[in-house]
Amino acid sequence: MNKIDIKTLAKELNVSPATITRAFRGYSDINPETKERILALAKKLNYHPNYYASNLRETKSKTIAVIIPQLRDIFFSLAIDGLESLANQKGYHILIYRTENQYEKEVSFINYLQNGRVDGIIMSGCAEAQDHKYLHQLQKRNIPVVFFDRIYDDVKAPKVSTDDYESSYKATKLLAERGCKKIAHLGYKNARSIGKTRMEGYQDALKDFGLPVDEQLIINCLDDNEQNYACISLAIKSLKPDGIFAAGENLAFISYKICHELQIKIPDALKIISYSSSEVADLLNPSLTTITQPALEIGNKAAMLLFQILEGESQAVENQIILQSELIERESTRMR
Amino acid sequence: MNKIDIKTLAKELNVSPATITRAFRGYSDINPETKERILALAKKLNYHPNYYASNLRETKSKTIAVIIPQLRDIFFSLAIDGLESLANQKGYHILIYRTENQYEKEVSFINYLQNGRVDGIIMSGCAEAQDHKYLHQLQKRNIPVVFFDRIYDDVKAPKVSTDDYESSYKATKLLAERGCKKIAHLGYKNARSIGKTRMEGYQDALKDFGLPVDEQLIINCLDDNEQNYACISLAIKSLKPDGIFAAGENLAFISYKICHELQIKIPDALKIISYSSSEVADLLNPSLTTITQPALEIGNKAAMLLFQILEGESQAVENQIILQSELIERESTRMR
DNA sequence: TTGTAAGCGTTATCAC
DNA sequence: GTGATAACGCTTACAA
Repeated sequence: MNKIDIKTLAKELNVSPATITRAFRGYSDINPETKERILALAKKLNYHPNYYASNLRETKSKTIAVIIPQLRDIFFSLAIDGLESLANQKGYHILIYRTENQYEKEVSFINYLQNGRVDGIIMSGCAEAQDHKYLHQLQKRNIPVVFFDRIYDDVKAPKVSTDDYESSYKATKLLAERGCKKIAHLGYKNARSIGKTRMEGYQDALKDFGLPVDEQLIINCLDDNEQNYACISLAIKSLKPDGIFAAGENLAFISYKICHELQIKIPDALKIISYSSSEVADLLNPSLTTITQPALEIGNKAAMLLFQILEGESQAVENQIILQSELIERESTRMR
Repeated sequence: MNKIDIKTLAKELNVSPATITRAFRGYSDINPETKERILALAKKLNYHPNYYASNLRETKSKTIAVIIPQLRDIFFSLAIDGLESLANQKGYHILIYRTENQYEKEVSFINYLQNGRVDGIIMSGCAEAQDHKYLHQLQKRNIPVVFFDRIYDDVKAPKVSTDDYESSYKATKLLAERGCKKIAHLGYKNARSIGKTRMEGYQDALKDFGLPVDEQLIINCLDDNEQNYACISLAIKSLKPDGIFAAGENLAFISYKICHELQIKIPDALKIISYSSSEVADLLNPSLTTITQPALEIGNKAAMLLFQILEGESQAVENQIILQSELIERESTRMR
């Protein structure tokens, strides 16, 4: 019940606090028997070295922060799963921060983390278009940052991303090859870096296949399912696209629902392809053609890069890892 | 670049460290002008009070640990989203620990957390059948624990769960009412509390509808999709159930896939109902009848209970919140 | 192999 | 309103 600290434990055993430390940290300059005695009593009394006191001395926290827009997005869940498993192996702990795509939250998290609470940060940004000086402050403090997926081009840091331009190009190309003439793009509004790149791949493919780039067909979506439903529904009704390229699986799921309600046949009347990390793509009616990012691996590699820096291989700062996404064609883009 | 601490800042401004503290903690016994000077220079020099030093003094970390089996399970992602939003409001930070349903990991996380690193713990257990004395140790240290969803009945702590028995009963009843005579149950093997309760609701409903309880029809699943695929597939082929009640959406998704491959028509030849938190249930082919748990709210309530304790309303320890799940009937259980 | 003692950077208590 | 000072509980030189 009463808190027991290193000194009382030391007194109890007639050794010095330093020796207790030696036992707990696995140092070699200690008599094995002493060590055993110490650990035995510690276990019995349920003594554990105080985390905050240790860290204050060591100035290493073995903790990293992960900043992401949303957890409920399966892509991010998977990325964190991948990242956590490596972190856990390495003895690191993970703090989670959710920005909900709000720039102010991102800034405030980063500012907070200047207090030395974490050894490093892994993040997926939500504010490409904004000023990033709050991040430069961090770097001055020697707190390394690694980006994944939603990266900031103007910040010098290791980054893990996927071949967004190429995949988007391929996705749009596939729709064109399957006969679509009026291909809509459902993207996310906030000018995030990946939003831009996905858009470019889409537009370039349109041009290469002699299809006009119609601004109307580019639908800016938000994080609100209801609102997205309304605006995608409106777009489908009024513009009658025969192909949809969605930048996120939720947008595809919503499109499915709308088609079902409007009795628009997929893929006959409308073909759909979407970025997706979810295993259910295969189970939808019809099964959904996807571009699937290696989410687990992205998280894993991001953690790897961060640990490289933390372990002193500082050239890693220059690292840019670009992983391949996979285009998996299913029924939603089949020709009849 | 060079680290700046409270003393150097104090020297710079010709005040004492104590006054700096007063400025940063918003204490009233400080001249507003002095405060302004301090905060201004602090901002300029990018000074932030060291987190570990503060905590060592205060013995409050404003941090909670969340221990869950998996992050990629949408139910847990949602629960954490719900929990994080309240935590964030209250100024708390969240450490995530993933057990992957391994008892040893759960024990080791809990033991680790005895070091005073967090003010409290919110967890969903993975080892109902095992010994829980490691948790009692925690409680001696006055680190409160709140359970959600996968609760341990033998541990005295606040708990948030859903009406698992009733929902399972209702689910099984629905299948019986829709004419199923041979209802299989896909459940999770590790005898978790909710696993047991779901099972009981299933068995009691069978009895009440005059259907035999056949052990063979109770399929024990694991966390491995591949293996589950194999054993569910085998069960469907050999036992030919006409109804399936799945304890988790993954198991339902897998069943869909198997039916598709075996050309078994849902719901004509086989009706399916499943626990699910995913929004895609509605988009499957056919749409999936679900029992949907209020995941966000579960997380939110769990956090609420923990904060009540941390804020001194200790009677909260007795709290047991049971939330209602919703049965949403869709096409996968329709009669033809 | 072990002990002593000086910090780590804060904050609380008490003076002034 | 402000400053000196003693903790908080640990780790690490250095000495023995």
